[in-house]
Amino acid sequence: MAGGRPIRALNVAEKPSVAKAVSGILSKSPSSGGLRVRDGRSRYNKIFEFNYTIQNQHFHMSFTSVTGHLMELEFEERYRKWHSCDPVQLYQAAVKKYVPEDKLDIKRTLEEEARKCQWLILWLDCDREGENIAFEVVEVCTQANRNLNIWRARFSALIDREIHYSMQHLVRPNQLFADAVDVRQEIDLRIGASFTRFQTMLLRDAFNLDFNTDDKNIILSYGPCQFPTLGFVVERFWEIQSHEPEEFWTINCTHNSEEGIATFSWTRGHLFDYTCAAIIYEMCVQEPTATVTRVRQQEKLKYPPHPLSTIELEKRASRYFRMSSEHTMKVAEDLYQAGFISYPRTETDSFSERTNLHMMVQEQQGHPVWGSYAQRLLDPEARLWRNPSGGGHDDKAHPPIHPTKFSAGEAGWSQDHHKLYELVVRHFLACVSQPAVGAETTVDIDIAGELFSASGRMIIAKNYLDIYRFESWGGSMIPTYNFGQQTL
DNA sequence: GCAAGGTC
Repeated sequence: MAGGRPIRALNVAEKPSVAKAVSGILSKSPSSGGLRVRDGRSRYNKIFEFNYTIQNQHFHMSFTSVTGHLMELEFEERYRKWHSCDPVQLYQAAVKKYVPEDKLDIKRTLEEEARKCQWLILWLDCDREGENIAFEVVEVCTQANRNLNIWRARFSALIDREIHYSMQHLVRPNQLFADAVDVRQEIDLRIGASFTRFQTMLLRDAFNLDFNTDDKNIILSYGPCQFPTLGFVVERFWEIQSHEPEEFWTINCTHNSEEGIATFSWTRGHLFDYTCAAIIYEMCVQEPTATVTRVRQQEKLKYPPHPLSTIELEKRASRYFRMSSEHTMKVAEDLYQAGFISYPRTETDSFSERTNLHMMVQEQQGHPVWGSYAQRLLDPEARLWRNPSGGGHDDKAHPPIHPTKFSAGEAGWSQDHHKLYELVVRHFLACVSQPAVGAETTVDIDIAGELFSASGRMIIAKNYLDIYRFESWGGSMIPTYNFGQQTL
């Protein structure tokens, strides 16, 4: 039995939608007294209220949010003007963190609520930026109430099981992750501001350029993102510029038999010297008997992809659906916030040992299209299951992107929501499947001392390719050949 | 007039 006077706790999420989703999940039980909503100082950041019990202790929960970072880093006033100092001074100039004008209403809400509470529970995203925002929230709240007991909830998916688990297993926030972001911010600011001022002014004078167009000054900005990007653009430009087309020659031969046509390619590839190629070609025509010198048969495996990280999701959505990375992440964010997939921003591409992969597959068994494949995966007789191989990356914050809730499609989904959810599910099912098996035959022949070869492939077992319709394994058949066989 | 990260 739970007892004692309820503790008042202030919960803070990184964005309004997460505050709403988590409150909704935590207030589902009858003992919550229902979910109440009231306004805070900020129009967008509502405050949700409900009762909850953590390890026999009653809580009165208030749940609100910020909208990303609360604070910004800026130079002190006297360094703000471009000509106020030599740009090099910006590496020593004092900087300060402050809450900008448009975030003051959120700050006031936090202060007012913090005064009424004994606990502060931080529900910021579980990545470095989230940890840093957590400490911004801590700073504002402890200014208003020195006695707060401060906790961190760790979660990767907005699903009931995980949210209740994180509430029952609160940890302390990690100062080191937050410090790493402080350093990043300071470096970006100092280098960005100093180099932008320096090179804009230098190049304007050096090339005597008119930097005024449409009443706007052109800025040659410098930062750690656009500068490598400029490098890629220049590198590609140079590559295209330096390409010189060159003629080349190659010899191919085909063999028609009752079983079909086989095309043999020259093992020399191609030659840039016309005379050489012509002489060899003449030799082959003069003495056209082909002798089979080797027939090699081997089993080949084609492995399913690693578990899905953000970059891979973006690359594959682009390749398979022609979706831009930006749009992919927007759609993925929607699916995540509605609880259908796990947190979509992760570098992790291997599942932890503790993950219950079978349960995730079970969820998909009822799907009209891929449900039967999920059933086959779980049937030991089918021997389709394989523990997923990892790609060796782990951001220590989130699992690979995977489905967290079954759906056969929702009313509010666009075509792209359907496509992306399908990609995440099919990719996940592919990861826990056996590789495809093929039989490959390579035939080498000799004509007048020149070597040619042809190969064909037959797929013996499609395995993961049955579910991962985005990939195929081109197989072409070639006729049967035997060692020593000769033909014209 | 400058960066980059969060989010709306």
